[in-house]
Amino acid sequence: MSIMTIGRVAKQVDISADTIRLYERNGLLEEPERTVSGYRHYQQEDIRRLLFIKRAKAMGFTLKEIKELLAIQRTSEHTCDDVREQATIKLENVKHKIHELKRMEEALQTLVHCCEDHTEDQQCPILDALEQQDQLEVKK
Amino acid sequence: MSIMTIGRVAKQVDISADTIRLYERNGLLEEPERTVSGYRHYQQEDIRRLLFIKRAKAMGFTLKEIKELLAIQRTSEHTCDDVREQATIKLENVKHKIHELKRMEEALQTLVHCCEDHTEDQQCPILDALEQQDQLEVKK
DNA sequence: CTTGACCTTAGACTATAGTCTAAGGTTTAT
DNA sequence: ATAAACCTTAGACTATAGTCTAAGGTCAAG
Repeated sequence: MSIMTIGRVAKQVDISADTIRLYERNGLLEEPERTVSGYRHYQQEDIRRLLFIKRAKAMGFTLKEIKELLAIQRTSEHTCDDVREQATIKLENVKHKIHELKRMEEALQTLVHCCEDHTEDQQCPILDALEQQDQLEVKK
Repeated sequence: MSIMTIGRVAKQVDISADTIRLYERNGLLEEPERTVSGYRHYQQEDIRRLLFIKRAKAMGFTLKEIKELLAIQRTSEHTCDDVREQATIKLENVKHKIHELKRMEEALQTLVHCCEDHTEDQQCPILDALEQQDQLEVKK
């Protein structure tokens, strides 16, 4: 046969065949072509999509959000203005996440350092390390 | 009364009372003191913890991971080496997320720009914008 | 002193994102 | 040609993270 069956794709991207079918049902992946016997037959494009989904999930996006991110490229139904608008919204979202993560990064770095030059009863509190930012967050 | 009841805390941090009780059951929040009648009675520390949980969730951490992050500060049971080790592990995790998000940011920025100076049949593909990195990701 | 807004618990219910099973058809290798 | 390793569907099952309901107790205001 030597076509890209679901099992081979699953192995290649390290996502179970069940999950790949789920993504198809949920509209994250287009329905692939089928062989005469009904086997799904994938293209290189599908591999890329699956890797994208995997990474986006690790970044904390829901399947629904990932579907929206992937939809931005389907420009046949969208005007360029739509695409720019959607991309801008998602971009703000991503920038906010980066900002929050950088605060977390700083807090953790503080923890690592505070433990390096520790004094007897220092508490290394992650909450304290983040408190300044919490206040800003609440105000906004 | 004028104590910090669950409802007041819920309103202040915009997390439902049910969810706050859930976090307590799951060990993300310590069991608060109770009034004689059994009402939960919160401290400022709990507010900070809840805001931390909320932000960490938005960053894509699971409750289990957040519990681990919060546990880093409970230094009474951990040596300074434990804390530094845990913080370092989480720090790597956070750095990786930031890295991935920056790639997503670039891809979205590319989409916004590609639409600004669009030519007739340009596809603005988010997958293409990320492909270079995808390749690197696959290799590693 | 009662009405409404709050609190308590336990347990049922929901959505999301899978994962597993059953019953059957296909492909590959020996 | 038959066993192992795939594939198909439908539907059941799981974990996570809530959300809702019921039945009852408490608190503050008029």
